[in-house]
Amino acid sequence: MPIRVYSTLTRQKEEFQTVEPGKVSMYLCGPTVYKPAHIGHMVGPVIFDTIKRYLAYSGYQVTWVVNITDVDDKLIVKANELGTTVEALARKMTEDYLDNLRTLGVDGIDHMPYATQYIQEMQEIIAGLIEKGYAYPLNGDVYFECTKDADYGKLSGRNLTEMLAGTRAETRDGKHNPADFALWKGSKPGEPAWDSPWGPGRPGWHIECSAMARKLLGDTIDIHGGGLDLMFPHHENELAQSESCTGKPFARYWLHNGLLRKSGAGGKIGGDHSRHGDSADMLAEKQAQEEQKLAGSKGAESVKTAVFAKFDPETVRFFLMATHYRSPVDFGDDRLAETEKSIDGFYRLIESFGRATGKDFYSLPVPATRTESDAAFVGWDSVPTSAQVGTVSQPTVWPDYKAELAALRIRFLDAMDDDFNTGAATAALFDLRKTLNSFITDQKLEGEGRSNAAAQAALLRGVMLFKELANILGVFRKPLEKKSAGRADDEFVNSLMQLLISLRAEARKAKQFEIADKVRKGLTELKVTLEDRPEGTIWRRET
RNA sequence: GGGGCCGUAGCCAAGUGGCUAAGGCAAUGGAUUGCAAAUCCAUCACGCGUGGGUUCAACUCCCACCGGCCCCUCCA
Repeated sequence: MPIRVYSTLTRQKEEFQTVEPGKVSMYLCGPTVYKPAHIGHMVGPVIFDTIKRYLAYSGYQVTWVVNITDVDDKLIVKANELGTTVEALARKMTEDYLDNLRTLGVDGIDHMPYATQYIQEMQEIIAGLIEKGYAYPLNGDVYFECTKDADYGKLSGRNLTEMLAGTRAETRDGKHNPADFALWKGSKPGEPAWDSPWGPGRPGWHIECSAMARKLLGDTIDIHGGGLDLMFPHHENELAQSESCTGKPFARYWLHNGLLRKSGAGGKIGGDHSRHGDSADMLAEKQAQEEQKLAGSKGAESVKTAVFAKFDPETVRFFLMATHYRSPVDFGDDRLAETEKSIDGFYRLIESFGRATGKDFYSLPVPATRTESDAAFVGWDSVPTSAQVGTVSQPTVWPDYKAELAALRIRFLDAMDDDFNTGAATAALFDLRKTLNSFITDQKLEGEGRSNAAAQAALLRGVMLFKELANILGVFRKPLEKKSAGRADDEFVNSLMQLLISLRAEARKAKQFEIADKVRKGLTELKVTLEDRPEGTIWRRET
């Protein structure tokens, strides 16, 4: 099954074909680093990290670029306010951003270019656009002339003449028409500035992406991504600049992720809420919100304090994977808490697997590509591969179990092939969990079945498949910190627990259930759960 | 006003022009357990916002309406 992706440009799913066979170039618009990252900033990177993982798994060599905007009006304002330099502020906020990405397991970014390091390349594009008649200098600024670009508006579905008809042509600033946007902005005294043929200044918002994408990935990139809010004007303008400059398609596929909304609060995270057609009231309100935002008391909290302080990053990532990337998503503590509950069983499975085989799930190897994975399946007692499902005769030992594994694997991969449908893919993961649990139970792998080496091997293979698929989504890569069976940060606590458990075991042996239950109830109040298993009692802390 | 999206069980959420409308949370019954926990099995939308239309057939396509959301403003 070929990979299909939904492109904003055509508003439909298309078969994925890259410029260069076997290679994928991917560009994601990164943050303007003027304040600590909030959870909304993490969505794009997590999604595109997963996309990269899947493309790499599918055999592509992927190059992924995420830019850092380190020069911008907001940055200048904020730096002034804090009495620091734009450079220092940008560096600090970039570190915060990267730190959060690491926490969420986003590790596939190949290049993180800073806008200020590509001034030269931006100026080359601007000069080229002026030369070709797509742009004009004006009082130290340079503007892109939208009307010169025949298909301007094609990405966001806008019609330029209608747009212009809708606005009163207030070209008070001398722009040829209101839709024209700045490629280069002349600087005022005290602002960061670079020399240019049009006088000292700094780049406009959109030009950096055109320049960096071109420099690092070429004239035509395969995938261009970003939040839905960037579709217009940012991506529309990027596209217009780049294609006018090179005469080639800028990106083959435009992928836009849905925005996060604050659960129950209405409105997206980190946004303003003013409407169009501002009345005086609304302007006042808008201004008030701006002030609150600057004071740091309004808008989204940083991801660290708002999210990671309460929830494990693994939970956050799974939550993001459980819905479709193009849909808007309500985000809040209640939702995360539910995700926590729903993935609990996976950690039980992982622990159960450890008891059954004595192996550590987290250090199991995973195949790097689908081809390798196919080979692994062929090598293991003839579980059918994707091409063989339904046609190959099943082995005599646990045919149902093995057939289920193979079918679930295909279900997962088919879902990913279909525009990276991680929501449907996670459903396959849940079913896989059930299959594995059943196998452990049926084969009594935590009890007498432990001596059954063949069954153990079969379980191992199934769990490896689980790990392989989870790894594509970037989930279950490490244990939940607050909630692991039979472990505590403190050796002292461990010893106490063992003491309690052995005392209780004696009571149970003597049928003194009142005492035994008293111990368990007391522990429950301390958020500790005991599980009496045939092989012994285990304990777990609840969050 | 212009551009676009969404409305699937108590909640979250995939999906499809025609087979039993994924999965999770919650709930109920059962197996198991000294009792629990965990796990497994079963049940849980005759219907996919409302009303029309197209079609042999629509929840899936079209239209209208209701409700919610996003963008049009250097927000990921």
